[in-house]
Amino acid sequence: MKDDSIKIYDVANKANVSIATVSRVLHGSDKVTSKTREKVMKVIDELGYTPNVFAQGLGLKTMHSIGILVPTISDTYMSSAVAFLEQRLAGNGYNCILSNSGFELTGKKSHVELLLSKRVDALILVGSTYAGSGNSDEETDYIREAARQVPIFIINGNVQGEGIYSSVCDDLDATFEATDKLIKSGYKKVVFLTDSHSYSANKKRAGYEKALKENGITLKKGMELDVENRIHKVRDYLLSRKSLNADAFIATNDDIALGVYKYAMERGLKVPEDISIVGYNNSAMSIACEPEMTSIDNKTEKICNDTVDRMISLLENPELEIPRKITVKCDLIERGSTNF
Amino acid sequence: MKDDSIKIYDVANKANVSIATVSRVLHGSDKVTSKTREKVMKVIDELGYTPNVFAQGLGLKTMHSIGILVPTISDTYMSSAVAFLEQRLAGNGYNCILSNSGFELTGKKSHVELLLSKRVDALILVGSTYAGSGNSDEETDYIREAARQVPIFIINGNVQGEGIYSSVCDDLDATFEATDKLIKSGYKKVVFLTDSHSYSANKKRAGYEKALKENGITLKKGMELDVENRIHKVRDYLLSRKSLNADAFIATNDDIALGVYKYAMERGLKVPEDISIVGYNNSAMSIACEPEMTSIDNKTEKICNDTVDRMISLLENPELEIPRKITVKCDLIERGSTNF
DNA sequence: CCCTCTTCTGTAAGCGTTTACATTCCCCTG
DNA sequence: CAGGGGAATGTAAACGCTTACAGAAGAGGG
Repeated sequence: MKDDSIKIYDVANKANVSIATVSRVLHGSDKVTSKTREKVMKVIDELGYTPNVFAQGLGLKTMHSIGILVPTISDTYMSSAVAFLEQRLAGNGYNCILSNSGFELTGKKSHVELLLSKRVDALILVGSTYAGSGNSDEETDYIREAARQVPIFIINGNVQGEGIYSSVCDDLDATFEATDKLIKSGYKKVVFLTDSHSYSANKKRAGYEKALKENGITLKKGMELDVENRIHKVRDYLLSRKSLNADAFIATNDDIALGVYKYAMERGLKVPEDISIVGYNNSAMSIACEPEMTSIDNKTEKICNDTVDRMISLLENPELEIPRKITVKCDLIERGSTNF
Repeated sequence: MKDDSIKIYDVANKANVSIATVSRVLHGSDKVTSKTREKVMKVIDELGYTPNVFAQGLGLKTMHSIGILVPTISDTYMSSAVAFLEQRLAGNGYNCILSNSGFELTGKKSHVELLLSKRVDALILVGSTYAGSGNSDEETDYIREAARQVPIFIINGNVQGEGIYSSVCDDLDATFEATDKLIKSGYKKVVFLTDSHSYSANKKRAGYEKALKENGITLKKGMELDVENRIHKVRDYLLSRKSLNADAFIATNDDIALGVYKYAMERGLKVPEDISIVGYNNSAMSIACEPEMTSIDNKTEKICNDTVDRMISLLENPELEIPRKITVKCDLIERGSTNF
């Protein structure tokens, strides 16, 4: 709004050097006498000079900003991921342009385009990538397309391609272990609940099915249920099912799992005596209920930090080879909702 | 990364017009024949031209971006606010630079500076403003200082000054009503729980005290408690207090209120038979517990939308007078945790 | 003390737009 | 059909920085 109007010229003048020298000082170039450097620094300080990012952007072709795309920030998992990402990025001098794309493909596409038009240095896509789950080539395509412009980092999603990097947690393993543990503890009917067919959700499902198989249980109808991600919707849906004599539930997020609590309450079932419940994400939700919920910690912080670190290395040194994909192991956090 | 290298020149050449004309088309100037406009549009489309925002920024002195500062995005209230803000802003062609400042003043200051250096068009500060609560002139100062550069919009905070606008909900009223209702329903000892001395928190406290006063109750020690905003911390703190024979609690957010549930559970108190609980924010947390929580809906969506709308009017027309402060009424959402 | 080599500093040409101002083009009017 | 006026278009100067390249200043050797 108000123009500070202190430009590099003013600094140069007052310090009796050329603007080139000021610029060099600003960028920590080593071809400046320490004496000149100090002189310039002092003037910069006195004048309160801040370089104009637009002009810098024109010259450097970057503004050191990263686009973060989430389907919805008001989801506890997404918002914590964004928090971790932002923090790490800020620590490295990058700022975040946030975009709430929604779950629709068209929305995502247009938001990606918008971010690219802002000339971000890289894009981070958090969750909800259907691509790679085999049923949306269109999603794969637009991501690949975008990756021709800037490197893309996907968190808990998976798209292969030039310039595309991903960080995932080992959902399959985690779900396998949890399911296996339930079965081995004597549970007869473990039901799997999900609200999406995203890459992560599919891996979780695979882990669940693997556990059934290895324990000689055949998957029957009604053991894998598609629900809506709203506590009460889940409850109502479960209540509506006639013969749901499940004794354990494993859900792809904590909100869904909370729906099971509500269902249990309604049916008069005790947790964990009558039914056990395992949630996912180990979010704040998991300790809101009573008994507190056993949940799978998918290591959001670690994944986010690793992602940012790899990204920074790549940006600072494009020649560098960085791992295309990293996988982090989840933790099963045992609380009162299970009776292992 | 990869340079598209399609610039306005290319468009101009191919369309046989000057770059000025292309620029005019781009900005919807009316001084262009519709024929020329179409011709240019067509070429822009064919070439897939996207203007370089840095160059545009240099010329226009804006990149149409808004800085959003939150103390922590991983709080349900903050993240939902950011979601609403982002959505509304994106709908108006602005993008958001997000900054997680933490609660410390120094952090906030440096983040604000960073955002300003990015030449944002305006700043939105969400919650956690201690300024105006009388105990931090330093905070008032740096906000006023920043407001000399760009307009600042504060959500649920209050700082007066040139270029500073705020949107708040009527916390005092809401807390007054809830407390009053509890007292009138026969509760003898209503305890107020807070984790901060922010502007909002202070208003809530004032509403609580007003209700006590109007009902002829004198505020005694132990009726207003400062707690840490972590479910288990709240529980432990309450458990540690010897003679806390409260029969109702009113908390400044839902997480704190959940701590009361945990405390009740531990003490064997039934909700709402033995104690009533009122939360704040009407967040997802409020329906996670059992019985579900009565909570005060502070109208985040409305406040955010109003804020963005006022901001846009101001930015598009700086002469325009927009209200300095708007106040929105809260709703008391009654659920099972109270026995009014 | 002069010359060479190295290191530091300055000059000026971009970077890709916007936009004030100049110019051209049309369409009327007389 | 000349001339005037207004609308459409073009020209070129910003915008504020980075950086290749040129030039100056020191250091060191003969």
